Amino acid sequence: MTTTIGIGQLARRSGVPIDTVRHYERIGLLKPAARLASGYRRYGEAEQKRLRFIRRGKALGFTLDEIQALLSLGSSRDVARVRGAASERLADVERRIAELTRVRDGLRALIAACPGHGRAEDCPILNALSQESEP
Amino acid sequence: MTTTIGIGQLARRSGVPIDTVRHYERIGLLKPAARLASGYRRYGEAEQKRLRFIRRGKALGFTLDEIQALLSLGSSRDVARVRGAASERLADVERRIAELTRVRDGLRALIAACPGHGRAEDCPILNALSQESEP
DNA sequence: CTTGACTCTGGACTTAAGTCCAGAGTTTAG
DNA sequence: CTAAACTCTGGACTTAAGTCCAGAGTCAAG
Repeated sequence: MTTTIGIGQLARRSGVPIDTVRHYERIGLLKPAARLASGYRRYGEAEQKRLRFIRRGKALGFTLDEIQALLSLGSSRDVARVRGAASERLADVERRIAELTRVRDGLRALIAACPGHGRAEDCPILNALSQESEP
Repeated sequence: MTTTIGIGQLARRSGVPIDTVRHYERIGLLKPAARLASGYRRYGEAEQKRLRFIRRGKALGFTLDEIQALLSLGSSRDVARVRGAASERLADVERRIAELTRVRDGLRALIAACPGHGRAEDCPILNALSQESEP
């Protein structure tokens, strides 16, 4: 049988605060945990993975709803739907990368053009801030 | 003299809801607007630009606090500080792009490997969801 | 057994960023 | 002038994602 751990250890191992683990259970992002006779929650490998998955997703800017959607794919029987959902996610990510790349290029150009000293009127960054072009 | 417009027109032109414009004023992201004798707010070119800047920033995932920081650079006298702040922003953006690029590549690989039909056990997307590697 | 660490619950509180509202006054097109 | 459209204020409400708390019970080391 697999070892199970308490909520404190789960929290430490997965990098998610205890309160947040309970919160995720409350909102249904995690299944109700198994309990000891005392009422203490017990967790196995599966929920550790799930929690780490959630943490990674959040770090990437997905909302909990989006993460839940991703996770629920795992229980889908319909492989085509899974693939479609993954494609939508991909399109999202690509759009965000494109936007950020534009910003990055803009910032790079400004920084490169700014002498880093002298009069404010000569600073291209300040000038750009006061009149940007449309996105 | 420049034409000035009311809050409704400002909202339409800058793509920000009226209530949100007032909200921005309440929280200090916009300066208190000029007023007519009636109390109606009046806006000029400058605040239209500012609002559009804010909208763009939000679209890129910056918080209002970050946007305010960016905007306040415009009133900074210290060109070196402006340059430094812009560099920090750039580093941020680059980090986010790198993260998203990893996700994109992962998703692409999964989608490419998924046949889009057949048994769930053969779907690499579902398999990846149940056991991801660490970020 | 005792002590310190851990866990339980339900609910209140927080932050960010709005969004909505009522009731009153203002502007403008016809 | 009248009606429709616009704007004002202050405050209440919303959503997302936690975060904190009190008071009570439980577990583990010595």
